[in-house]
Amino acid sequence: MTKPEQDRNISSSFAKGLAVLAVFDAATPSMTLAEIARRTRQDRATARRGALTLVQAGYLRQQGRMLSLTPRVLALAGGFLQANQFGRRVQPILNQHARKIGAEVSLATLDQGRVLLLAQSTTEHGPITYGFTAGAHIPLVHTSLGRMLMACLAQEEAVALLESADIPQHTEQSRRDAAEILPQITKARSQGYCLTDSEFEPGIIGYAVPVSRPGQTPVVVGSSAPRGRDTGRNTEALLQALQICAADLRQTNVVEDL
Amino acid sequence: MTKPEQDRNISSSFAKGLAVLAVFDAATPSMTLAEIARRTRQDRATARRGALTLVQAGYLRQQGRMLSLTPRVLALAGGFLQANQFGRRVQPILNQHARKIGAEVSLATLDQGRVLLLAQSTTEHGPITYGFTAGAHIPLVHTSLGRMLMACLAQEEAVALLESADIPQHTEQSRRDAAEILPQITKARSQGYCLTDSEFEPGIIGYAVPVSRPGQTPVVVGSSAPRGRDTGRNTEALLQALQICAADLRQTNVVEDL
DNA sequence: ATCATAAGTACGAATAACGAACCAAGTCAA
DNA sequence: TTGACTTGGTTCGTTATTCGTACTTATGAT
Repeated sequence: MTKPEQDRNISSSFAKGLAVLAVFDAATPSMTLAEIARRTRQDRATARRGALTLVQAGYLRQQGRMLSLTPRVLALAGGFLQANQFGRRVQPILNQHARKIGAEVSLATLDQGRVLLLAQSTTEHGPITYGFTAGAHIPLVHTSLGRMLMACLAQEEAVALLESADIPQHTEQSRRDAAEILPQITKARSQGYCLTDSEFEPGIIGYAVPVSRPGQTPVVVGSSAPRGRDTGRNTEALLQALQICAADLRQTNVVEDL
Repeated sequence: MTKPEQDRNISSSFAKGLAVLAVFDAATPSMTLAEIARRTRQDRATARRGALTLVQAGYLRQQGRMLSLTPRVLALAGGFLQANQFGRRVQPILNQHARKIGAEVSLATLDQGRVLLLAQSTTEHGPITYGFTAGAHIPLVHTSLGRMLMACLAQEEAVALLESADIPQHTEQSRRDAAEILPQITKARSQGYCLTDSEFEPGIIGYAVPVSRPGQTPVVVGSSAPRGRDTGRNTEALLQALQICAADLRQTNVVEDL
């Protein structure tokens, strides 16, 4: 009577359940029922039904009062990874260049205004930086990957995204003002690469170059390395290597479709 | 009127929606609505609601009449991977041993009666075998990983699983009779490793050893290599290397909890 | 002990999902 | 071409399902 009936094509209970599954991120890998309810802003009873359904479906496990993800969630991602030939085509390229560069190489895209790590080189030696893996979300405004991704958008989209993003302060050097950051994005777009210095981790310089072509959904590849005394020379070489890596990735056509 | 009266704690629409998301696997990375409905055995209208909800939530994308997964599904798995420190602790171990062995190393567990690849070494050189990645399902009865996993179960569970599994014929050498396969599983359990020869890919020998301790949820690590003329000697070395790899993985305690 | 928080149960009301029936637009074979 | 078939989309009455309040039962900390 009162309610403008919402889209009959959308299953609201399903959407709520998905929200339950999505709250399990790296920061909170296991939660209690009440915590889920709070974070999804659902009624406790509703969250409970969603969680129990996920348990029954095998995506969550319940030990005591804690709920946590099961390996089965990997199967959901597996379809995407295999369909896009990540194992066969993307990963080798990332590894190859990571080895040449001597640092980890990451492939990332935008996902609901956050940086989503699509793949990451796995070097046997070399510094293991942060324990990021495919599927991880990383900061948007203070990483070279994030800024380069925003630079892949049209200027007005980038502005909107930047303004809606919150700007934490990871380090002393983290720029806090959007007005300071926006020029960096514009610069990145015009010069075709992005550098950040110590804004996410002190002493670490981030490098990123675009992979996607203009108009496509943004995909970038990047790396990071501690600032050394011959940083100037290295920067050139590193960016060039990343550009080649990006070109190789473009050739695989796996980034064509998002 | 009648008695639907199923568990009030389970949200059936949510479960149906999850089923829609789960049908997207490596074999069928993009499907039409009708196809989804057929494979999930849901009414077309029901499947449509589920799919559209997934589109709105950003997990599916619709191009023309085809629906396919978006990278966002990676975010679901990302929580699991980060929580268990796969990037930091598991992957380096797999890579290190893969390099030593000279072949890919895979970590796998059981998921609803199928073999689920948890992680896989990414070698820069060396043979890139099948394009398997984390989250992929691989055959159960004709791979060393699968048989070793079944060997990790109690005998009666293994028997039940084997009997419920279908037995395709990948190669000429694929054993087709459960009565033939069961002894192989028993043998694997008693000797602590499993070998398969050309039952999945002709000329390829599969090796697997357990990682999980008895009673835990089964986790195994394995590798594969083409049969050469010095296979006999290599088998020894390879199994030993895998055992060490398994021991290293046990020490990380990441497989404790599945 | 008390207080606070979490989890489980129950149930009537409200509604959201179901699926049949139908239409329009492709698609393919004859 | 025609005609049979498939697919996607829409509508709509029925009813099963979900919602959320309220109550009760753990668990745990002070």
